[in-house]
Amino acid sequence: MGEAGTRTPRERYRAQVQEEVKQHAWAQIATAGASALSLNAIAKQMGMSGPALYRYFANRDELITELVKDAYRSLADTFAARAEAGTDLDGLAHALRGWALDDPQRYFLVYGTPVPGYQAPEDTTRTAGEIMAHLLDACAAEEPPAGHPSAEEPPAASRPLDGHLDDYRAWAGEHPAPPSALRRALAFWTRLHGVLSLELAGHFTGMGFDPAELYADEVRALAGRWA
Amino acid sequence: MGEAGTRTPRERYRAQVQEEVKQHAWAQIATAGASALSLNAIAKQMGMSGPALYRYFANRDELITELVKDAYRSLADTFAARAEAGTDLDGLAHALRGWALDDPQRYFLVYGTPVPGYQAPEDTTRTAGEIMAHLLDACAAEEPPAGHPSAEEPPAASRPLDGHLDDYRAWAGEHPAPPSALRRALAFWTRLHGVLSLELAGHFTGMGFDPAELYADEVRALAGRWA
DNA sequence: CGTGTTCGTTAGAAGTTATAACTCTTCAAA
DNA sequence: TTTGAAGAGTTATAACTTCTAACGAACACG
Repeated sequence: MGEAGTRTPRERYRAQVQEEVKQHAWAQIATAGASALSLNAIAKQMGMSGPALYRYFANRDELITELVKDAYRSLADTFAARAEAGTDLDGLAHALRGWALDDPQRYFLVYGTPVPGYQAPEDTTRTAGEIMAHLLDACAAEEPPAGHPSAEEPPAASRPLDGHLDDYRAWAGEHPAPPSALRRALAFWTRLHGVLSLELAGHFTGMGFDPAELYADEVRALAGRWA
Repeated sequence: MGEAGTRTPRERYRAQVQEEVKQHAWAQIATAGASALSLNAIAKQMGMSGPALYRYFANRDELITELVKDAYRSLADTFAARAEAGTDLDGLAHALRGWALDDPQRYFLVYGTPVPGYQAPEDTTRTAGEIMAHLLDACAAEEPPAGHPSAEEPPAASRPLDGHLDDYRAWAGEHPAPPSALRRALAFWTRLHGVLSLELAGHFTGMGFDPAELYADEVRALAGRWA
């Protein structure tokens, strides 16, 4: 095998410790949120004293940034794996919800409340492009039934956004998809995020309906087919 | 006027100080996020020393909770004011976006990343019901054009969620609205939140389209009319 | 005009991030 | 194999934070 892994035993050990730190960090975030993440507590859990962790992460923000990057990568990988088994919007939607429910705080680390000053590293924007590319692939492959009376796609001339999307196709790295696919991908993203984030934040609790059904409804509407 | 205001001068002063504290808190949150809110810094800004603020708020969480309650109330009032001028979904959507853009961090305090342990106070759930009631009013009043070919409402029999909504109408305090209105209100909420939260979080930056257009498109789709 | 509630203070405990300086291990090259 | 440099982990410390406790001073009210 190509030695893509770590070379020297030092780097090997270093990567291993970093991974363990991140593991504990995820556990903390899952139970108390990202704002409550404590380097000191992690160090104590690992049996070493506070400042030792600064050998591995420059500061708290760098650790969190690394977690954000991992979260993005995790979603991209999930989409990639699902795309292997055929590019369908349904599958992508299902994969997205599964990924989100698997660790809500990980979802919020990507799509949740932003810190005003914080600028996402170049790395994540590239991964975000990957994610969007999978989505665009699926949208381009699955053209909705055109003449269906209950299809939700409006007549082409009446969508003001399409012109914009056509002009600025910098979108997702010059992905070769028609404007309609861009529009649908955007709707997929925003609508499913809308349902998902409200569900994960607990805004549906006590309302007496199944969020999964609402999610499925939105997926059906996006696919242009109603049951 | 009914003396709904504070009675004694002590209570008057107390309320005034509390209001000033919240003012500074909002300023801090707007520039650095809620997690960076510092009671000490607020006290210093107000010219008094740290622990003085504990006369007015039991702890940091209580201050934040108060801000959350105020944010909910602010949105409910915004909706109420807009409803005075006629109950239309378009107006409500516009009011929502204006309210959100006016102070993004206030929006995220309501609809952003939740703290795992945190339980919203009874007060906010009631205000949330108020907000939903305005939405339901508008949805019930504005029945979409039925036979329109590009209407997005699917045939009644094929919407699995409606049954649920009909069973559990605990939703929004027994609001007298038909299931279709409930369904539309839910879509209004989730879809506009989807676009809005992604916009406010900066996920559209660099994509080269106008979020306002995307938002308007979603509003049009919800109203069942395409330009 | 007392008198008691309330406000603001300082002191301090316990926690956090982060830096500096020092020791000890470990690795690698001569 | 020996030796020396790089890296890991340690303590000490500074500068924060939230929050409690005890004290003094101001103020409203009977």
